[in-house]
Formats: sequence, C-alpha cells, structure tokens
Amino acid sequence: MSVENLYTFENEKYRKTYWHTCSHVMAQAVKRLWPEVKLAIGPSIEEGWYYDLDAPFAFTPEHFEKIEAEMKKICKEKIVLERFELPREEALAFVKDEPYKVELINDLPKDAIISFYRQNEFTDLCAGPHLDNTGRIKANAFKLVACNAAYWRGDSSRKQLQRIYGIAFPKKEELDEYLARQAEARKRDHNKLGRDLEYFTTVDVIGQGLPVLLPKGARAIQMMQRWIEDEEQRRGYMLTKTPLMAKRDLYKISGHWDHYLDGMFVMGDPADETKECFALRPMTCPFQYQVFLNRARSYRDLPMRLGETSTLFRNEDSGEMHGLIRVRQFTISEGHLILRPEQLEDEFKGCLDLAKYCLETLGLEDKCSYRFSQWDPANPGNKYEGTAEQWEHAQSVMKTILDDLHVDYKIGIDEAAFYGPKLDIQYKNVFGKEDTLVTIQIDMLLAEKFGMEYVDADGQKKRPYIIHRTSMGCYERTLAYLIEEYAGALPTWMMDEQVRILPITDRAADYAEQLCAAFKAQGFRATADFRSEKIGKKIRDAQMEKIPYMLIVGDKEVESGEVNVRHRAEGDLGNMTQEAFAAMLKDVIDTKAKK
RNA sequence: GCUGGUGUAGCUCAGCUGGUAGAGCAGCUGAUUUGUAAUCAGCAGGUCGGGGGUUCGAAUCCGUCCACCAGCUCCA
Repeated sequence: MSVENLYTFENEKYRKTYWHTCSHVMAQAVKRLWPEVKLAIGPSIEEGWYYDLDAPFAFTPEHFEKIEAEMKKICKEKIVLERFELPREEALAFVKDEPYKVELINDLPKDAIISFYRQNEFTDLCAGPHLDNTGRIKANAFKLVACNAAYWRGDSSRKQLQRIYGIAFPKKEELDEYLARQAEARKRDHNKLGRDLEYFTTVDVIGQGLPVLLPKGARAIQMMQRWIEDEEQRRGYMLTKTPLMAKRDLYKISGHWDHYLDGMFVMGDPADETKECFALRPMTCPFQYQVFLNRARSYRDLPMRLGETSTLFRNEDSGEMHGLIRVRQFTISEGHLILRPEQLEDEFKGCLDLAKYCLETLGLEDKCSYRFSQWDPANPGNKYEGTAEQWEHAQSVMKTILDDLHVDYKIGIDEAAFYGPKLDIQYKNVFGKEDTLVTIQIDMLLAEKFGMEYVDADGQKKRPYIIHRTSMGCYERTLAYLIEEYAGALPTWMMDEQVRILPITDRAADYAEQLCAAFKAQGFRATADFRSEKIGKKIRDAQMEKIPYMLIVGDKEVESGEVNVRHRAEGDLGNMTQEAFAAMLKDVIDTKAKK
C-alpha cells in the first residue's frame, strides 16, 4: 500500500482506528450528558463501531439526537487524545467508579500493559490505537444507527447492556451512500419480500418457527429437491427414507440425549424411565446409520454414500426464529458417507465439489465464505465428545484436506459439532447476519458409539470414518437466500410460473387460453390472465417478478418481455440460454399461429 | 430465553386526552373493450392478535398469554 493511502478508508487499519475513536467520542458524549451511565466496551466492528452501556433508562431516538449533537461538539473541540499507562493497582483505583472496567483490568494477564486514552475530561481504558485528535472525525458524517441489548461479555447469565451502534465516513456523501445502500439491501429482505410475493406465510395458531410454504415457495423447493436427489444419485448416493421420530434410546446412543435434549421435541416425560418416550428427530445421523448397520459390511461396501431429503425438528428458543432462515421444522439435503480412513480425502473433496456445484448453479457461491469450525481445546467443558487426541487428529486431517484443496477459510473456535470439526459454508443475509448454508463434517466418534464396523481386506474388523454433509443445505434457508439474492425474482427454472399470458382486451381471452395450453403442452408452467383491466399494472407486476410475459390482442401476440433464464439445472429448462428460451417462447406462438 | 419495539380489512395506514371503527389499493358484481401504476358504478370485507381486569362505557387504560421485527445468546 502506498504511503498516501495510509490515512484513507481504503486502509482497513485506519478505518478501524477511525471508528474506534468514534466510539470513544460517543462514550465521552454519553458521559457528559448522563454521568451515571457506566461504560463496558466499545470496539470497532466490520462496519462502524458500538459501545456497550449500562444505563438506568432505555435509549431512544431522542437520546440519539442529543448524543450526536454532543459528539459534533467534541469533534469541533479538536481534543487531543493522549495515551498513558498505569500500574495495575493505580489503574484499578483510577477506574473504581466503572465496575465493568474494573473487571476488565482484573482479567488482564499479570504482565499486561494497562493503557488509557485521555481526551480532556474523559478517559477510557483502552489498548488503542487511536486518531490523535477528535477534530479528525468529520462532524457531519457519522450516525448512530441502532440500539440493542447485548449481554456483558457475551454471557447470557450476566447482565444485559445497551449496545449503541454507529457508522462514520470521512465524507458526508459517503455516509449518505452507505445508508442508501443499506436501505436498498433491506428491500430484499426475504422475510418481507417472501411474504409479499407469496413464497411463504406464518400463522399465529400454527406457531413460531413453523412457516407455511405457499405454492410459489413450495415449487421452488420441489425443483431444488428433485434436481439434487437426481444429481446425488448420479454421484453414487443411495436414497434412504428414515423415520421422523424415535425412542429416546436411539438418541442416548448417539449422545444427542445428553448434548441436545433442550433442542428436541419430546413426546412423553423424558425423566420417566419406566415409560416409553419418543422424540422428533433433530438430525438424521443415527437413523441413517441403521442402513449401514443392517448387515455385516465389507470394505467393498465402502464408501457408502447415503442421501436423504430429511425433515428435522429443533425446539429453538423463542427469540431465535427468523423468517425461513431459522425455523423449528426444516428439510435438508442430508447425507452421510461411511468410509475407510484412506477414502476420507477423496470423499471430502467430492462433498465439497457437490456443494460448490449446487451453490454455483443457484448463483449463491460468490457470496459464500468458508469457516473451519473447530472445538475449543482451552475450554471444552462438556460440550464435546471424545478425547483431545481424537480431536487434534480429526482437525489435522481436515486441515490437510482443506489446504490441499486450497480452500480459503477462516477458523471458528468453539464452532464444532459435539462429535467433530466442520467446514461450514457461510452466507450473509441483507442485515449482514451470517448463517451456515452448507456444512461438511468429519466424525471419527459416532461409529464407535453405534458399533459400526467393516471387515477389511486383511480380515480385520475396523471402524469406519463418517462424513456428515449437506449439498443444497436446508431448503427453507436456501430459498430465503435465493429470494434475497434475486430480489424475489427467482431463476425461471424454479419458478412456479414460467410464462404469463396477458390479454389486452377480453376478446383476446380465447387466444390467451390456447396459448397457455400450448405452453403447458411443452412442459412450461404457464398461466393466463383472462381479464384485460389495468394492463399496465399487470405488466409491471410481471416485470417486477421477472416472469416472462406475453401481451396479446385479438388473436396475436404483440409483445413479450422479461425472458430471463439465469442459471440452469439439468432437465426442465436444461442448459437453455436466455436466447434459446426466448426462441422457444416464440416457437410456441408461431406454431399456434399456423394452426 | 433475554432487552427493546410492533400488532386496526388481503396490503398501506387513519382513528387526539376512553363514548362500542374509517380511507386508498387489492377482491367480487355490473357497465366499459381499453397499449405499459390507477375507466365508471355498486357490493362485500374487522368480535381492532387472544382471553382477563378497571369503567356506565375500552381499539384507546392495566396486567397476562400469543404472534411479528431488530439485536444478544444459541444454531442448519
């Protein structure tokens, strides 16, 4: 990076320093206005900053206005920021009225340097770095954007603080652009758009996290499901169909009863061991393993690739549900591969290849990021099965595979499953919240719990390795991301409606009906609107949803538009290009016209 | 689960400090036969999220469930 770029937002370090200083300015403003507010932490984040505050009142937009006004003053005062250090005892005495700062200092390692930044009357415990002067912050180019609750130190058993988020840029225009971009992105929110365009709905009396998929959403999922089931079978997967529930005994073997009981819908009293007790399945693993266990297995049976379109039930906490992204009942493109250890790398590669193929076809791959989810060796608690040696082994094998495949991942500590490490393919929604779209997991533990073994070429009984994976991910969640990616206008091959015939006059209704039938005969999903009113609005509607439409008057077509086949899948609209599809539409009309 | 917010017709919203609901669009019927956001007329549509309480009287006030939204914490 050239020298002149050091002090611009191009430079991530400068950008974060700028935002971090903004957080101090905000804290100073808050303390000036309400000295009784206690400060927790105030870092810069990916976009902007936040400060966690403990206030005896709830911050409102009116508070925001006051804080912003005070922040502007502080910027204009051009206050110099001075760094200084204190020995631990003096530091503790210095922050004695700030209980959260006291705790932070107490948790610092013995030999840590304890530094502070002073800007006039306000001083904050901070490692820095900072801008040298509050005057460097552009006074009209920042904004406080939200206030939400956040647990102190991210611990749900501790006090909730109020987290105020802010954003700033060196120029007012950049702030305005940023805010406009945010507003634009939120128009794609699947939870609003998906309801407006009738992909799904929710019903009070059905309950939270149980969306009803309307024809449009159900069709999109059906298209994805048919496609991936066929694709997986082409790739050597065997289809299974296993029960949606089982006795508690099954989950005890798998470990889910111990690790995941709160997340399951249990039918019966889980504590009463004298009576049978069932639970809806929160995952497919222990069911699909029964396929392998059905008879004695030889090394010749491996790799055994099992696939299933699997509906799962998880009793999420009430505050967790979100549209189609986080629900209590969902269906995933589930699969388990049972392997000889030496097959692990090739099979893992196959899983990744399949997942990438799915995401590319859907047009989501570009926006995905990869997370290597590991256990937390420093603090395993009782969240993880197996020994440290087993974990280190599984993770080192996975690391080798990922590095060999040149996967550009970031590591997520304490993000693993209880039985093994994962490669999670992550996607961000329009609010910037990241969730897992696809996951590929290595499991060296559960085979033993279930007594799974195979007879190797040398006649010895051996434990298989297992890969848990999805290809398309969870259909509901994938649909949500598709709606956001395409602003509600999905690729034509997965649309419930592929052609819409719009008569300009009611006299054209007969011809509209004939045309519609002709399209259907060719395998298209076509609809005809038999009324000519408000034709302008109808065209606009079709354009908004990118549905190919055809305007007709009398007995001929006068215009067609928005033929739009983005991305493709095998079968159906096949490898058809946009031009080919348009030609096909044309062909249908011409054929009809000849008759 | 926690914090804050929201809940009036299918949608967008009005309904002031309590006096038992209103508009536009969408829908339906009829007329109109129409070229890229609004033809005309009429009709229908709500136990104001649910069930309590206070009150002579509650969409409005108070508690309590439920659902929806943002975030935290969890998680595919």
